[in-house]
Amino acid sequence: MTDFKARPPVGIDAIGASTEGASIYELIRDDIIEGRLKANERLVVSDLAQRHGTSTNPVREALQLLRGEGFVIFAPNRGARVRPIDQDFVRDIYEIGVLIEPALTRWFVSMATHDDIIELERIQRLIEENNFADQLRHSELDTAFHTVMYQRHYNRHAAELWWKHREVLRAVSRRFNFTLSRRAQVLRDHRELIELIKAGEAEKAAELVGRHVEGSGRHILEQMRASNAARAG
Amino acid sequence: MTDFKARPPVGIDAIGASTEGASIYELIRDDIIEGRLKANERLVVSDLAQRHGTSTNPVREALQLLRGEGFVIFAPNRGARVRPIDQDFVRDIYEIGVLIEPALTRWFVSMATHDDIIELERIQRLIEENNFADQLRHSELDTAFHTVMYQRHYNRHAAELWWKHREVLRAVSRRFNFTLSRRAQVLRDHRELIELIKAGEAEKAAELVGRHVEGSGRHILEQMRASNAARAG
DNA sequence: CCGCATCAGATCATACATTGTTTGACGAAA
DNA sequence: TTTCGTCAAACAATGTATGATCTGATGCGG
Repeated sequence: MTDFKARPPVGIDAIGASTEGASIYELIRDDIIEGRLKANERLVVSDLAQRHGTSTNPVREALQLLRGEGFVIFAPNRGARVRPIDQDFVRDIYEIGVLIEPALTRWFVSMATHDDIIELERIQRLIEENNFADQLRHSELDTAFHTVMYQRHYNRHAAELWWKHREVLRAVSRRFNFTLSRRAQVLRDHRELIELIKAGEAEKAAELVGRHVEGSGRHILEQMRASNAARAG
Repeated sequence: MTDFKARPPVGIDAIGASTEGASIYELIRDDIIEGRLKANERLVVSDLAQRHGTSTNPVREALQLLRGEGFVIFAPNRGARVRPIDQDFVRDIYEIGVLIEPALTRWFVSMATHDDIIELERIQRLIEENNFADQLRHSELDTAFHTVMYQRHYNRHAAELWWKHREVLRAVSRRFNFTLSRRAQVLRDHRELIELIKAGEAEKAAELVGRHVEGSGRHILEQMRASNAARAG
């Protein structure tokens, strides 16, 4: 069986170099996305260097890279801080997804091959088998599902943007559980989506994906809100 | 009179630090966007350091930042290259604009104040006075026009994305002249847009902006094509 | 065509200089 | 006593310099 790793799918590589094991960049980035580094936390170069057993030089470069990607904020002469991945951030991201993914979908429907359908159905079967038992696995399968649809899109920029956003949302949602209603909705959406793709209904598929992404975003936001309320209360 | 500088408008600052004169980052970035550094050209760290009279460290950091922003591509152990700002790149960018700007506009229409209208009309007057005589000035005014609409949007991420793309398109289009028909269209669009905003017609305004951006993108692409054909022919 | 020496340049490690920020002690004023 | 401004020391960002290592590219002889 294919493994669904959490890495840029073929043809999607925003940076231009990934390869090697765990670069400083990836380590810091994951720490941010996963929440191990807290919002607005100061990123002191020498500390990071020591913690990861490197010199300061690679750390400084990694931070600049993260700055360019928007995960880190710099203040002149005051160094870097973790960009808060808060509700606003998540909302911003998923709203952009609502705008972009339907367009990606529309194109995919017009280009989908028989093999694509087979693949989507295969993944969907795995999703249903797993049935959210292993949430991490669900997340990977779900990502794989959408990747099949977007990875060949001619607009590389849009596809990369989608992937970047996807990674953030995935990491955030990993902290939460799917509600029962959301589970049902996800399965329904996917099944309906496959049918629409088969039927070549590009416009309807696009609309459905828009609603799907919207629902997914709202779901995560609700969870964040609930979690924050619980912490505060 | 206010000056319309080509810098992030209030509240739009993708990076987190701008300030000082011309950082290495800005110099290299402009060289790329303006085409002084050619597509796929190798960016040798030591050369750049020497050319700009710095050590290698700041250069490497600038390159990483540019990598994060997508202007530079890294190959492991082979260093950096200029990401080609070619027709595909421009198309990708403006297509995303077609998706995002209408959404930004829709919100603006629902939030526009009387002062906003005044400001838009003032800028539009300046645009018409200038009437494309000074293209650079037109570009700045046009950017200012749209900035008024987008700068207060709650989705900072989307606004930053717009600004980043805008800068690229501006730089590319600076190489070309507006065709007469495009000039007329731009003026028409702006005038109609102001009317729609006044009337609170969010949906129609959004559609118009979509067409406006689409037209602008196509216009640039046509110019690039023509220019390439001329060079090849 | 293949294998190998050679070379340019990336990447990383140190060490250090300079400069701006932060902090907390100290003392004057209210 | 409390409040506030000043100031120095600690801290850390930023830039410079230099050397070690390793990779990929190039050109040559087999």
